[in-house]
Order: sequence, then structure tokens, then C-alpha cells
Amino acid sequence: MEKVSLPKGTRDFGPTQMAKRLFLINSIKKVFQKYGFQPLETPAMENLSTLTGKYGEEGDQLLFKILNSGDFLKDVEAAKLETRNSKLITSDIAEKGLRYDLTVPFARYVVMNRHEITFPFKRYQIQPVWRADRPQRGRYREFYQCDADVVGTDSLLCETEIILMIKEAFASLGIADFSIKINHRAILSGLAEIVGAAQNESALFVAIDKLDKIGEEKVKEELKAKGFDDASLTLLFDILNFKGTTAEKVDFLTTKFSSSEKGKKGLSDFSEVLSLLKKFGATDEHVEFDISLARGLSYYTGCIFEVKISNVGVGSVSGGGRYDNLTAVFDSKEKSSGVGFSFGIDRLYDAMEELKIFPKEASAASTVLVAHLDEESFTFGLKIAQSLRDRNVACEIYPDQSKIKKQLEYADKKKIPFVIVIGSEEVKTGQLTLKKLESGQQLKLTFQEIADAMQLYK
RNA sequence: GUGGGUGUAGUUCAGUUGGUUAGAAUGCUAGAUUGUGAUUCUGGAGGUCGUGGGUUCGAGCCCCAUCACUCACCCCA
Repeated sequence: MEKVSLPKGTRDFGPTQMAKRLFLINSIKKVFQKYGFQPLETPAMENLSTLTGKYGEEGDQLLFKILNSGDFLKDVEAAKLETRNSKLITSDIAEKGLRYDLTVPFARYVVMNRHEITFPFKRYQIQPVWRADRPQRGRYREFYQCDADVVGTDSLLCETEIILMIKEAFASLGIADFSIKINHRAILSGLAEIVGAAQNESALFVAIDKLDKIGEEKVKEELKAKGFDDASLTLLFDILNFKGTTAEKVDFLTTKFSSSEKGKKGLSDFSEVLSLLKKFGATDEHVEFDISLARGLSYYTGCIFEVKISNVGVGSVSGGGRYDNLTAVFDSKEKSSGVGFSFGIDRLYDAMEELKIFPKEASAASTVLVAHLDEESFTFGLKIAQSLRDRNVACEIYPDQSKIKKQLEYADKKKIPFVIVIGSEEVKTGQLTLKKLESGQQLKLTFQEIADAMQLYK
């Protein structure tokens, strides 16, 4: 047999995985829709010009490019080909690429349709993206992103609703132990100002973002290497290491930021979000003010979020933040500030698998299998199966005349919870045999009784 | 891009200083049981030891190359 395989970093999702993935995706979709977000889908491929230059030089290299159709080398200048420099001829032989994320295609969509869109525009988008990265644990070349954004408003209501949505999504998924870490870009800028690193913000942010991953000492080393002196490091960690409740942290920073306008602005935004949360009637349970949270993406300008599930080996499962101008990358004149966040479906899946909290029904195919012992029972069973389907019960009848043993094995393997066994006895009396596979328990019941009981398992 | 690790049955893995016919668990399959799965018992099938070369009387084991997978770093979800 020929050896078949999958491209590196890609995966099949079999029926049992799909059942769980759909449970996850549908739960999240429901929450998005409940908060007024509308679905958007964009093509897997975009013009390469739409994608290049948006993710930095590294990002450009991670783009999957699509060869032009036909004789794509025909019109390339001979001199260019001679150089054997792939980068040089890329633009001549590939004008399309696979999307790298959902944000840039969304920005493109907003720019293209700005006259039709009613702002504030709330959309969600759940689609695969592709990166020519080297795969490793929890990182794939094809993976799903699950984004929700609001564009066209500065209101902090959006930030508050994001918190509510995260809480609601996790509640419906059955994840109880998690924390929503929040920080504000302006608070970070304030921090940079105080320690005299206003000119060197990004180096500072990248370093302190790693704090919980590599520890205080390593971060100090990294910052020293980048020219930070001992005095500013002491000052910095004095603030980063402050422990206390959210309110205490805010008070503490208010005194520290007395001279920093940016810092004050960040704190007031953050306090506003907390106060709106209260007005919604929600608590700040699971919400944690984390001064060291920076997130890599430099285009965030306001609140930033990151969600971690406790006691699992996966990284953050959700994140996002506010940005000033989504469409700036396309030189759009319209100001399109907004706030967005996304769920990492693959990581959520891994986390829920690790916690073993996927509901059992999520993996079951049918609720009932109709098993039969002879030709006559099979014919009788067809009616039973269809009547159950009429009552919206997922049901299948075994297609072949096989030994009852084989039919039960089939139900067991497919994790079908109930089997109706039909033989000459059942056909004659109309009393059907219902077997619950998990317990092995078996009852003689009428069709109506079974149909009623199955309503509970739909 | 940089640096580790691992390739043996469908799957997860044992395999002694290099020495007869390469094992286990699980899965698959047949039966014990002609109306009952999962559990129990009995039998059976299943391997070019990733690939190519080298050392040796002899290589799953040692050496070289190559490919695949995998983990970490950079970056990211």
C-alpha cells in the first residue's frame, strides 16, 4: 500500500473530534450572536498585496503563497530568473496567498464595504488560517481562529461586554476555573514613562510580557542587555511585584502615576470598565488586573485582555484588545477604531480534553440503534426507526442481516446509548426490548413509552 | 532560521556487552454463547526493525549519510 500522509502541521478531524469541536464552536457562536455580533466569512485566499507587509518581515516569510495558474514562468524576465533569488521572483509567479489571520481580511472587508456597513459594526468570524511556521506542540500550519470585533466606536461598553461574553462562553463550556487578565496599553506607557523608558517602550513590553513564563531574573537579564540600569529596574519591579486586590492595585498605581497623563488615562478607562460591569449586574469574579500583561501585538492602544485556564498545560486560550485604527494598513481615511478578541479553538479543545469536561452526548452519533434478528423484524424496525426520527430522535437501523452480537458491538463502538432489539417476539406482541448499553439494563416497553423516554436524551 | 530527542506489529512501547526463530499490552479477527455489547476465557492473523551505505564471522543494537516525526528557542494562536 502506498504510504499516504498529511502535510506537516495539518490535521484531520474525525467524527469524535468533530463532535467536540462543533460543541465548542456552536457554544461560542451562540454567545456572539446573543450580543449582536453577525457572522462574516472571507475567502481562504487573498491577493498577496493585501497580505504582505502587514505582519512584519517575519510574517511575510510565514505566508503561504499560491502559484499562478498556467505557464507562470513564461513572462518572468530571464535576468531575474538567473539570480535564483526566490524572493525576487515571488511577485511575478504568485499573486495570491492563503490568509494569515482574520484581522487583515476583516480590515480589507471594512475598507471595501465602508459605504454599506452600518457602524458600529459587530462581526464574528470562525475560519481556518495558515502559517508556514515550523509546527510544534499546540502550533499548527493550519488552525482555526475565532474572532469577534466591534469597529466604529470608542465606547468602553465593548470592553465590558467582551468580559461578559468570555464569562458566558466559559460557563456554557463548563470551564469554571479561569482568569481574565486585563491591562491597558496606556498603563504600560505610564510605567515606561516612570522608569525612564518612554523611548524604548517595545523592548520593555516584550520583556515584561514574559514575566510569568521565564521569571523575574531572566526578564531583568534581558532588560539589562537592552540598556536598562539598576535604578529603573528596581523601580519597575517595585510596581510589577505589587500584590493586592484590583482596587488596591488601582489605588497604588494612582499614586505612582500622579505625573503621568497616559498612566492616568489608562487607569480611568480600566475603572470605567469595572464600573460598567457592576452596572450590568455582573461581578468582577475571574477578572484580574495584571500590570505585567503586554501581549505581543503592537497595534493595541487601549485595554488588552488575555484569558488563562487554571491547572492546564496550554497557554492563553483567548485574548484581544482595543486598537485605534483597524484600516490604517490600507491607508483608509476613515477612522475605524475598535476592539476585538478571539478564542483559540484548538487550545480550548486541548484544555477541555485535559480537564475531561466535554459532555458525553457531544461524541455520540445516534441516540438509538434498531437491531433486528430476521427479515420480518428488519421490516418492522424500519417503521420504528422512522417514527423515532419523526419525533426528532437521532436513530439508525443496522443495515445488514447480521448476528445480534455484531449489531450490539456496532452500537458499543459508536457509543450509541440505546438499542431497540426486535425479533419475532417483539413483532408479535408490540412490546419492544430497549437496552441501555452503559448499564446493560433491559426493559420491555411499548413504542410510545420508548419514544417518550427518548425525548430526554435528544 | 538555531539546537536537542525519537524512528521496532494498526496503535503505545520493551528488546541485556552485538549472538539461534524480534516480544508485550492494546486493537483486529474467530470461537466459548443459534436473542445480547462492554467484562471473562481460548485460539488466529499481523514486522523489509524509516531508508541507503559502512564496520563485523554475525547488526534491531555500533558508525556515516538521508528522510520522517517530535520537543525547545525566536516568533506566535
